[in-house]
Amino acid sequence: MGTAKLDEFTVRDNRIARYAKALGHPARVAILKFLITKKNCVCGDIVDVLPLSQSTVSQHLKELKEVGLIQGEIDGKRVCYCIDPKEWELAKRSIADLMDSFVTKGITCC
Amino acid sequence: MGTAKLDEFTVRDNRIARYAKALGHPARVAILKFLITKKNCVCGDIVDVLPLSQSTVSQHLKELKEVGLIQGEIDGKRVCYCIDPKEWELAKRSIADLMDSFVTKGITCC
DNA sequence: AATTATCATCGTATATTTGCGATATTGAAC
DNA sequence: GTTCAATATCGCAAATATACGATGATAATT
Repeated sequence: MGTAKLDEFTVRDNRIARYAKALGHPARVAILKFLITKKNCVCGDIVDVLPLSQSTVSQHLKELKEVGLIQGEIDGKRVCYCIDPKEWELAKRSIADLMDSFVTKGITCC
Repeated sequence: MGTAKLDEFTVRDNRIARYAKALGHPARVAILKFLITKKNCVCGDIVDVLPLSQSTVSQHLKELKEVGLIQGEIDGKRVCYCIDPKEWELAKRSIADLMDSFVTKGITCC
């Protein structure tokens, strides 16, 4: 128990869920927003902006990297993060497909 | 510890995170998809479709109801669930705003 | 070579999520 | 009123997530 039964669902549903989960914490949302506004991909400046410790931020960055939404390149002693355009596009479309598939027909419920 | 520091982030970022978190499990994605395709808002049929027990499905429904994405109306001994159009629209726009705010400028990283 | 700066990882504590069976609850059917 | 069917809720166990300080690794600086 305690383990999500991921195998039992479709690849598509899992993909949506995986991306959504990555967006499911305000710190990660803030990190992504920051990476978007700063054209040049900054690194540890993220730590300065967030109300979290360096290790916690690093943890969030790791998660974002694992789902593929961001990339991290080593640049000297710094690490340079940025959005991964392809993966971002895929995430965007996966979630948008779901959200757009609902259209109101005036009927609220039952 | 172990508690997310939600107060430290903006209302907007928290809103995005809250909606995204609700979509962050394939079972909930599947439930939402099911509610979208079935125009008439079915109830316990959801249990038959998912590979989860009744109590677990009920739990997921509760979470979706708590973020507001779905409504549940009691209809006799059954309960009738459906998408909440207004909240859905808000969620859709909140997430889309974030996702659309990134535009590639050809530059991959650094 | 020693020091410093930047970042990742480890270990740990706590909280939350996921899942299920068992047990309410409530309306329908008899 | 008793039984049945549909849901919700409770209580539990296991897995994950969140957060932080301490430590490790590595490159730049001195």
